[in-house]
Amino acid sequence: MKNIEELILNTNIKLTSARMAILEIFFESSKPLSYEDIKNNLSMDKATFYRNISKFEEENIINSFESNDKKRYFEVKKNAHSHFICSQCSKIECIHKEANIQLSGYQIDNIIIKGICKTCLENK
Amino acid sequence: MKNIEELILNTNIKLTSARMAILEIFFESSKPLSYEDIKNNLSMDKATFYRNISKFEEENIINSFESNDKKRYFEVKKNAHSHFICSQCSKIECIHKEANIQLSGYQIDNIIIKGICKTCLENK
DNA sequence: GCTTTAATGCAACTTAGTTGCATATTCTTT
DNA sequence: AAAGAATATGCAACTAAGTTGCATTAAAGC
Repeated sequence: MKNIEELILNTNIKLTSARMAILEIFFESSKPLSYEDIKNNLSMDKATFYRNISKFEEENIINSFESNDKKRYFEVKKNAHSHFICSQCSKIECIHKEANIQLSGYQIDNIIIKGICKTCLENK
Repeated sequence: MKNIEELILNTNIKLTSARMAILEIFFESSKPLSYEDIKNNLSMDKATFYRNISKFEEENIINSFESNDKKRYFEVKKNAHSHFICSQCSKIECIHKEANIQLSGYQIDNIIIKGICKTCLENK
């Protein structure tokens, strides 16, 4: 996957196979993933994973947020969109509707909506 | 503070001094607080605090969300509003502007906007 | 006031994420 | 292409917010 290589080369961090592996997984995923979600697909140590995630965030390649299962979820910054987190089942859904929030002077990277999802509401 | 007592009596949990103490603090605060923030003002054990917070959430008295300092922040559900979390300085700001997000079939309890705050952007 | 039921304190535990350090890999310079 | 500087990696030990089990205490119903 050529774009990933270029993505890293555009920054001042080194191109390593660990970084390629992490970004490939996130590029192919349609939803945010935690370390737990993908650790079996990774051959690196978790320290390497988390250190690289930090680098990616500094370089603005990746977004992260904490869910209510006490884990951090990561996502490649491609098409901007919001996230819904269900407080009951902890499922995370990507919301591709335009969110109309303007804060002048602020940079908005991610909008997280907490509440109760359709499925959980229906099963009450 | 009479409202707090009534708030608890409207539920099916018992009225205890620990619960009163927790709710008083959150009622008087204008911003979300973590356990760390208020532990010095509380005489109860942290287990009691967290167990009561869980009850309050079940009873829909309190909202919570996780910030990027790895802590959970709590707030009494009074006037609904959004929160801005700065990824750089981790400061949490209450946003009282109307957020225009509609998700039919979903219950929305809290909107968290992640990004970089005014102050951090100006000091770059 | 007595009984049932739920709440509390304490201490031990859990677990996602972090850190120090020795080694390995990448990138640059000649 | 080899050497050298700079950064990345793996391992193991650590951190800290939050949780759990259990014996004791306090609240609510009768």
